[in-house]
Amino acid sequence: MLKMRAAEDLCARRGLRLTPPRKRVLRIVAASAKPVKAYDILKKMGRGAQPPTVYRALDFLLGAGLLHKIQNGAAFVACAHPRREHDCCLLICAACGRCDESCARRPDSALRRAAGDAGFLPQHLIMEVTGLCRRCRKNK
Amino acid sequence: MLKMRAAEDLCARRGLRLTPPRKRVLRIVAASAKPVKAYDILKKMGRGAQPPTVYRALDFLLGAGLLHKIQNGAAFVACAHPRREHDCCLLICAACGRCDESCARRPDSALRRAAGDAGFLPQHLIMEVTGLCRRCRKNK
DNA sequence: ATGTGAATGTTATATTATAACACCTGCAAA
DNA sequence: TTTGCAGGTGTTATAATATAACATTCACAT
Repeated sequence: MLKMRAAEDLCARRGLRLTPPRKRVLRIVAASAKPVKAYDILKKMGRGAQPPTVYRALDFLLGAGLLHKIQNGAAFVACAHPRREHDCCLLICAACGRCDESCARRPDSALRRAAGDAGFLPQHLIMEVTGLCRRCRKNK
Repeated sequence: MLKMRAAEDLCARRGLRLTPPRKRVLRIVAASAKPVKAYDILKKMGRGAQPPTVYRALDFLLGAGLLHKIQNGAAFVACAHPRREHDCCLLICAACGRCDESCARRPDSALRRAAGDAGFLPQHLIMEVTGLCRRCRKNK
């Protein structure tokens, strides 16, 4: 469970501005037992908040490494171990919708843990690496 | 590059029906150098095709293992090596949008290849495992 | 020929995300 | 001081992605 205090410290150390709307969004995500969707956050924001407010805050929090985005269903979970860089494997239960996090320096160990750890029964695996292909590195 | 012939054989062997709309969708995806979005497929379908037609065909083709869905941007690529079961790592270029496929039995080797292989410079890594958590397995 | 289930067509709508522009606020350079 | 500027926010509108619901058709076994 992410502590707001840890998030504040992390932003302060990096010169990132954890502004009021950003903090509100982080609180909402961190307080949820399950991944939260953008429009669920929007509802909980009140005060006639609009989608861009939520999406901007989410972009910031993802960039700061304070959240993870679940691609398979477009929801967000607070990162249990915020760090600048870390590969992360999310274990998403198809039945209850809860989501655990399994981190490791080497991706393969994360995936092996995913398979055997915690009694989790894997059904569908997503691995995507975004980056620059050889051609685009040359053309840079 | 996926051959239509291979897809037809595969469906025949498994008793799956590669019907005309499904075949048209597969053709469109297989013919593209880059991942294709659902509504791009829709445009290329002509004849006043509607979204459900495309999405149903995509669901079928994904289930048959003939396509991959790119979660990060919601697009689709034809699978280069259609098999019943296989973990797959997609290498998506952030610059040109092209997508290569790196398959392996053991996920970790796929990821290691992703990092070093083909001159690809990884920037963002997504790993998601969907399945049943321990609690839900017990409650099954 | 006919019932059945799978697939498709069709209309409408839900869900997720972004574009575009106005305004504000803190802060640094002139 | 004030002037400019960049980052952040508010606001309106709309784009892009996906599904619900129901009618219809088709292949095929009985």
